[in-house]
Amino acid sequence: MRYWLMKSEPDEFSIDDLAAAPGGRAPWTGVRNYQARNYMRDEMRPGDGVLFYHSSCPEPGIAGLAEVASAPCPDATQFDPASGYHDPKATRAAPRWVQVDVKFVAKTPLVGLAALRRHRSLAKMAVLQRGSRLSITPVTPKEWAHITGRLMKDRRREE
DNA sequence: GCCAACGTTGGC
DNA sequence: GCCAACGTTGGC
Repeated sequence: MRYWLMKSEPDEFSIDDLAAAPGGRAPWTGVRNYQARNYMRDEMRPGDGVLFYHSSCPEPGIAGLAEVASAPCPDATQFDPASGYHDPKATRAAPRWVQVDVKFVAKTPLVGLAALRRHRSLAKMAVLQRGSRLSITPVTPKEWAHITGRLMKDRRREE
């Protein structure tokens, strides 16, 4: 079992949207970066843990927990000319992009970027590296434990 | 294969 | 809106 951080713009799809989806479950579509795609295609397994990260918003940070809930399959939006994610070079015979289902686990107190950066044990987190823009990044078991354990409990105590 | 131009991401 | 960083494209 592995752990991941997955970014989403909350205006487009937030942790609340995932919670409200049927069965708390939704396809993670729109990934258009090969490295991020390869993580989904080659390394994700159902049951993997997901830190749900809100990006490009007033309070960027981890807003909840989810889990990978399916094997990868072709991202349906690549074939849809009406979709903003349409890829004219993708065909059903030779799809380029994949999606996995993601399932809601919990909404958490927001752990903002500044809070993440304050913790030395998270200094090597992929998402915090200079210039990192990948929408899907691996999280180590230690980072996961630190964030979901102590860090989120600290946040709760503050509130 | 090189690399300049352009596009995108995402925090601030 | 700015800008750093990185990815993609396409001419050569």
